[in-house]
Amino acid sequence: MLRIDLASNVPVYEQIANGLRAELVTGQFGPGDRLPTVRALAIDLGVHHNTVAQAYRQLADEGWLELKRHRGATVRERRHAPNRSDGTERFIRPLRELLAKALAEGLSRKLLIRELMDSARRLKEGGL
Amino acid sequence: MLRIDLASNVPVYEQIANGLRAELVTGQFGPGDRLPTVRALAIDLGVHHNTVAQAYRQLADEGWLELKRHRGATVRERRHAPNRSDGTERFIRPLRELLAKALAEGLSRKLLIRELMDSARRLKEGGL
DNA sequence: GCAGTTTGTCTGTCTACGGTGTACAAATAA
DNA sequence: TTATTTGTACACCGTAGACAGACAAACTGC
Repeated sequence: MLRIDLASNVPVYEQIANGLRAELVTGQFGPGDRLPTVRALAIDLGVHHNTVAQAYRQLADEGWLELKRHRGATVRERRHAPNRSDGTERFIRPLRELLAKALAEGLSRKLLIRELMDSARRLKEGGL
Repeated sequence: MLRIDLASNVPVYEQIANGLRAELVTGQFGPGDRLPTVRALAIDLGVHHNTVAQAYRQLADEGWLELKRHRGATVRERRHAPNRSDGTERFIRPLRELLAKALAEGLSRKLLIRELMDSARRLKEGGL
C-alpha cells in the first residue's frame, strides 16, 4: 500500500498525504470509512505518529477527512473545489518538469508516451 | 521565461534547475551555448546569485553544463544516462500524485486527459 | 602591462521546517 | 472506577535553504 522514501527530499508527512489523497480521489476509501489510527499507520510506515498526524491534518484541511479526538479519521463526503482559473498552469508546469527529469534520467520518449496514454485511459475510466 | 514561486515549498534553486533542465531537454539551448551569468540571472529572478550558482552546479553535476570560472556556464554535449530499471516507477508515482492533486483541486478529468494527450503528442514530435 | 571590473566560489550566519520525544486531555473499554 | 486508547500540544535538535560578504582569477579598457 503506502510506501515512504526517506531519502526523498519531499517531506514524509507530505508523501503520506499524497499517497492517501491518491487513494481518496480514486474512491478506494468511501465517505464514512475509517482510516487507521495515527499510531497504527505510524508503526506500519516506521515513522513517528506525529508525522502521520500532520498528514491527516493536512488532508482534513483540504476537506478529505474529519478528525475527531479518539474517533480517528473518517473520510468525509467532499464537494469538489471550484475550478481555479490558474489550475491548468499549476498542472502543466510540474508535468513538464517531471517529463524533463524523466528524459534526463534516460527514460525513452516511447515509454513516457505510453505511460501518459495509460494515465489518460485510466482517467477516462474514472480511475487514476 | 523562467518564473520563480517563492511561496512554493520546492526550493528556489531547484525550481531554477528544473526550469532550465526543461529547456535543455528540449534543445532550446544547444551545446556550446552560454547561459547568463549567475549574477545576471539572479537579478533577473530577484534572488541571490549564490542561489542561481547552486542551480547551475546541480545541472553541472547532472552533466548538462560545464562550469568554468569567469567563463560562465556553457551547455555541454550530453550522452543520455542509461535506462534505470526503477525509472518507470520513479515517473509513475509522481505523475499519479500530481493527477490526484489536480483532481482534488477541482480540475476536470476531461481537461487533464486533454493535457496528457497533448503532452504525449509533443513528446512524439520530439518536443516536451 | 596595469588598474578596474567581472564572475564563479567559499565561508559563515540566520531562519524555518521536518521529525522526534514526551506529556496531556478526553473518550472508550473492562 | 480504572486502565487503555487516541489525537493533540509543546519543546528540542538537526539540517537545509537563502543570503551576505569576501576572495581569487580571468577579462577589458587604456
